[in-house]
Amino acid sequence: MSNEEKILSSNFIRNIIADDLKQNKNEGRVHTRFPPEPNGYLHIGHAKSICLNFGIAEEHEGGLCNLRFDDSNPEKEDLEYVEAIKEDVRWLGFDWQDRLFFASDYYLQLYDYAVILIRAGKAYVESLSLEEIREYRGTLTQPGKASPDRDRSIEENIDLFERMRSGEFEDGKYILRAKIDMASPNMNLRDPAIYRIKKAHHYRTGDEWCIYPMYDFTHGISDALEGITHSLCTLEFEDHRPLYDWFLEQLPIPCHPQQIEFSRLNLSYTVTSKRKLNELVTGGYVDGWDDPRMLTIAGMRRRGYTAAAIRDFCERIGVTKNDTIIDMSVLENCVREDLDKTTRRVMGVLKPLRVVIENYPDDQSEELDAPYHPNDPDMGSRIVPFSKVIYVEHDDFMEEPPRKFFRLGPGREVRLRYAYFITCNEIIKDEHGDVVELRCTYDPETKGGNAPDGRKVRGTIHWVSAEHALDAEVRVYDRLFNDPEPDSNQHDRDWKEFLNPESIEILDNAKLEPSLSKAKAGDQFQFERLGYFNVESKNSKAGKPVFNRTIPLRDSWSKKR
RNA sequence: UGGGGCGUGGCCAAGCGGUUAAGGCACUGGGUUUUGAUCCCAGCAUUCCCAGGUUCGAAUCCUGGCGCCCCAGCCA
Repeated sequence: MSNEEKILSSNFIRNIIADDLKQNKNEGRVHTRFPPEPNGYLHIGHAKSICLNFGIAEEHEGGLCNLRFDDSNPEKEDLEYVEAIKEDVRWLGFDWQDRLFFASDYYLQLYDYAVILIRAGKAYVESLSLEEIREYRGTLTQPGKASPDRDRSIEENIDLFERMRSGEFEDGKYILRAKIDMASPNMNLRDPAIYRIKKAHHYRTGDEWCIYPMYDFTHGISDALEGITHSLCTLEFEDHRPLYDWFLEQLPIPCHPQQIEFSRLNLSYTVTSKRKLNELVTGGYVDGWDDPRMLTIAGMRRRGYTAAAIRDFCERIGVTKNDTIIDMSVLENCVREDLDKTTRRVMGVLKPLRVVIENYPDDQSEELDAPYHPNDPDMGSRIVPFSKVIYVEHDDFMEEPPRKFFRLGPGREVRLRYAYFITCNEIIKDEHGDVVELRCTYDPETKGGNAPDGRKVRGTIHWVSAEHALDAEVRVYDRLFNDPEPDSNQHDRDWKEFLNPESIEILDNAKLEPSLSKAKAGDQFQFERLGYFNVESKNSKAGKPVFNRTIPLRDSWSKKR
């Protein structure tokens, strides 16, 4: 049989598509699209949409998924975002092949469709001001009233619309509105704007246009032009579906995709909104869109989260219309699960404590062979040098250890991983009373980590030979927010007040085993007993690499205390 | 007393009139272990927002409540 055919959990969208296929709807085609606006970087919520849209296409024979940039607002969009988004989608493992589209490529067609609407008496040029339009629109409980321009003649509408396009009017002077129903209980149907004047430079069409179509008008038509069968979007567009359908019903387009809405992703202890992430970036709260603490795709990549882990996560959380907050531990579990099986184990000491092994010969050192993965011999092994002076983790020593502490303490014996048993004999402190060095003895009979007399030790700790150590900087990250729901409307404080001031800790004096000197940017490792780390792509220098802690190991000890 | 949605364990989620109400995360206990990791095994909803009703039988159908989310951009 073929390799692991993954059993996919059913969800309401998969069920709808399965039914459609059963009825041979759309001639059996399945064609989706991922339609980002290039106004920021993609985040974990977009990953859900990407996995859904591209995933559904992949699940069906002949299924296709387009990448389409929904760029109808020149003031917010930029080529930088287009490039970043393409990279992110590719990195996640998806391929749009030759189907890269831009709504801005449809501007002329969109304009022609607007003219068709006007000629059919279904759209008119509005001269009311923004404020007046708001007034005329009514409220949630009161119907709106007709604008005086609602009955403008078709000829006049055509003339005005052409002049809007030619640049005759200033921004805001006119808009083109669909003529639907000012009394509709659905606000979106109260004659929504479909074109506005914006004398702005567009990152793709330049100054060719000074009027730009609105989302509702653009999106459905773009879907239809591309032959999309299922147009998946988030719940806030549910109220827009009647409008989506209305445009396609009015226009001579022989394709009417089905819009299906699902709930957007919320994760505890973070924010998943492009607007808020943008605010963190521009406000200098983080180090750019790819800050490893950000749940942007670029940030997660830099942090060391893998595409496979993110895809797995998106499958595990499911797709529904429920308003939910996924526990961050689900994502973290996916990351650990993937890294556990793919990553080499090495030793590194984050907060070094010097240990002198008094009975070890002064000028001796030996090379110990240590496997890269205890459960996967195929990963091979590397040489780890051992010598008289080593570093151990400061946290692995306690002067007055509690009863269940298995590590180093006065008079205690522990195993140095893959090396020897050592016993702590003496503690050396500085003038502040801080422990700065340990004097230990080793048992030469325990080489490799086993005592011939059958004696057991409870603790095994990691270490690095001082003279062979590679100096490194390690960046340890924690959650970006202290509150599980920083942007909850239950709070009366601004969401940024919940930023965790300790979300990054820079350890400038880490000591790593020498095999790591060959590590390249992006390489990932497990530092035994600590967690998973990768070589930071931006700040590493030759001879002084920077490592990001992707995620710590699960730690039932710290939980117990 | 506008409209549109949603409500299954701590967090997700399958379930589509007959199942002991899947599964994952979290948590708890036990086993293996030279990472207090991984792995393994076990436990974790007499009940599906509430109340009525239909039915031999309801998380699934009906009625009525309650709670939460979204909508009054010339943003998407």
